[in-house]
Amino acid sequence: MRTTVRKIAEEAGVSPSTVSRVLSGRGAHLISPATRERILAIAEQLEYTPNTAARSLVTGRTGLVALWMAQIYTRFHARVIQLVEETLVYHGYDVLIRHIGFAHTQHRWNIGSVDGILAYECSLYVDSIWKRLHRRMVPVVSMGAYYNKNVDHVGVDLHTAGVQAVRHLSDVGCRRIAYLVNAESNVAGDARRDAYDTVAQERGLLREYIVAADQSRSASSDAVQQYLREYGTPDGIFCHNDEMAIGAYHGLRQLGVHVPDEVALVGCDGIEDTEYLDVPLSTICQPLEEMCQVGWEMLCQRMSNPEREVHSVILQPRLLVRASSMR
Amino acid sequence: MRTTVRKIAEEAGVSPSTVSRVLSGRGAHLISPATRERILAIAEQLEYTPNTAARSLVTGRTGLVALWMAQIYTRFHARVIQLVEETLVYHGYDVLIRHIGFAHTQHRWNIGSVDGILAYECSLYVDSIWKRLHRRMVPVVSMGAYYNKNVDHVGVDLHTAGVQAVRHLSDVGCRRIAYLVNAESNVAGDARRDAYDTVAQERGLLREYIVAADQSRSASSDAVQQYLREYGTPDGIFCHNDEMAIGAYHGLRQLGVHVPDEVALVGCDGIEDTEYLDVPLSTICQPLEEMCQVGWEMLCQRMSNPEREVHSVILQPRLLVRASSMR
DNA sequence: CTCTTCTATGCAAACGTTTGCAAACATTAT
DNA sequence: ATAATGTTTGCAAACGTTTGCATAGAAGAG
Repeated sequence: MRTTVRKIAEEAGVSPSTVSRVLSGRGAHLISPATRERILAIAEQLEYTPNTAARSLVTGRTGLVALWMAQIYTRFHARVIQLVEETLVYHGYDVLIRHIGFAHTQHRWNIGSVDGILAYECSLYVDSIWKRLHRRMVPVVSMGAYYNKNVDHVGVDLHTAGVQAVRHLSDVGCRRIAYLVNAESNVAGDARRDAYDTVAQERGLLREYIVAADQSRSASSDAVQQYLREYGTPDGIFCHNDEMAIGAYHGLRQLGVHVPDEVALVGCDGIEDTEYLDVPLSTICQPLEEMCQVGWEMLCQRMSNPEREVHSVILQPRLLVRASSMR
Repeated sequence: MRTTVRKIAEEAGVSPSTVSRVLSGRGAHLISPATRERILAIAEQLEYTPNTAARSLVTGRTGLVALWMAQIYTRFHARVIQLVEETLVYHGYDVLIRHIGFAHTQHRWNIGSVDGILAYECSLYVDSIWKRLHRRMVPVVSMGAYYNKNVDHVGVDLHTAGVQAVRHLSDVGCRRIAYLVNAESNVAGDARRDAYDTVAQERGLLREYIVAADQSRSASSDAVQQYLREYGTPDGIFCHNDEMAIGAYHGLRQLGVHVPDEVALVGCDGIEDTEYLDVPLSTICQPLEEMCQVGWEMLCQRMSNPEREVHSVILQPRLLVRASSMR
């Protein structure tokens, strides 16, 4: 039987109210120092821990924030989780993690009893999702891609960065630049594909898509190898993300194709792994810390003021040129 | 204002009890089909979601399981999180994630209101920790390393696997085998170090430790390079984990040392990355899926029977020999 | 010495759900 | 028709906390 407020009250010879005021912190200043100390001492000794269910029931808040993630797979995702966890725990919240997958796995999208949701790279553009969130008045901030003008959002301008990246490939002399993408996420409006298309048109290049089955390294490696055998060798590849870039690099090596002399490579995300290949990969670095920080602040705002108008913040990533695209 | 049981009861012309029995599922069989259907329809229409705080208050259970992790850093950790999440959600639980760090960051070790804890690679051997858990009667299963005979545990026999790995290095002709480890986790009883020591003695090899500042690739790379310059080149390195092995590989490349001809390399964990280096790394594959599965089952047992005697399950990993240790 | 003001504490209701027990009703057996 | 049995529902208490309002006592003002 766990220690309760009532128990402590009896022990200290005061009422539960007084104990609650001290222990919840909300009315501690109203209580005389002597009583407060006594209560704190007893609580400590009896190893009191508040019953959060009871507390939530009356306050209406749970102290829980959900972190929704479309995928939990790469080192990049681990970093997102770690950063979010750090931020939220620092501010007194617990983090409930949910791997919700993509738009077709909607059975996973049920909202629990949380004070707010940080949705990282989730398909909130799907009407049935955000409308339900909206009806329930659940504070939610969408992070990363998949912008929806009805939901608070902090993202990264991957279009601009993508344009820079593809132009960069062109600038170092590439004339056949392919875009490596996975079959699944080839949704309309993907910023990186748009960037690729834009520059391809701007520089009068033919568009070549290398489509991998999924975002894994092996699928990317396979796709690249098959593509080269079938269509010959492009001289540059812009990759949807770093995982796929590493896969591409691997595939090229398998074929004995030199990076960057024969094929220049640029990835996206800025994960640490790209630095530890024999030929370090150029990439677009995402400002993750900043994104978490801003995401949290927006969620706070929304939680304290549900009627607030919808905001959107777009951060600037930066192109990091390494050996894989230097000539 | 969210829909409550009372509201539905009024709407359906029945008592809250009846609604509760239908909606909680616990007494649905007692209710007449007609009433049940009517209640379900109304609940659906009014988008009822139970108030978990109220429910927890009376049932005493929260539907929450905490996942404690010492680190959230690598792709390996992402995989652990993903597997645990999948298992728990499948069984109707939500996952609360907590990055608790190592033994010295005890301020993070406060137990929330959860039904149980899965502690992955956490220093539960520290008395103050597990004793508190024990007093609070919180069901907890320790996963991975750091075995404590007072706590349920599912682990991997890294000693046996480590012995196999180091013997393997010896078998392919290595006479100077070093152990690459990080300074922090050099705790007494580390299975891999013990394995290394065992085989070193068995085969009459000198023990050589390469100590990196931490588990990062860069620290490992640096440590290896400095060690080689100072003490010459061993012909085999057994690495604490794959991250460090990748760092070591990188460091050797920097020095122009060939893997595996000059130095053979074996890591530990079985992360996907090891497959995608120019020289794929030998490693010890951990049976993660199985560990999650077993961990969950043990936690279930403990949750339903707190008095149960302490169990420990040790799974067998397997040594995967790749190019980095083939001669 | 009385009246006011302030400080410290207690009372009791409320939060939304579950559940043991009792009661109402329907059904069947005698 | 009555009793016995089985099915379906309602009543009311309980879970542990918080908080608006009231009150008792202390301190200060007149």
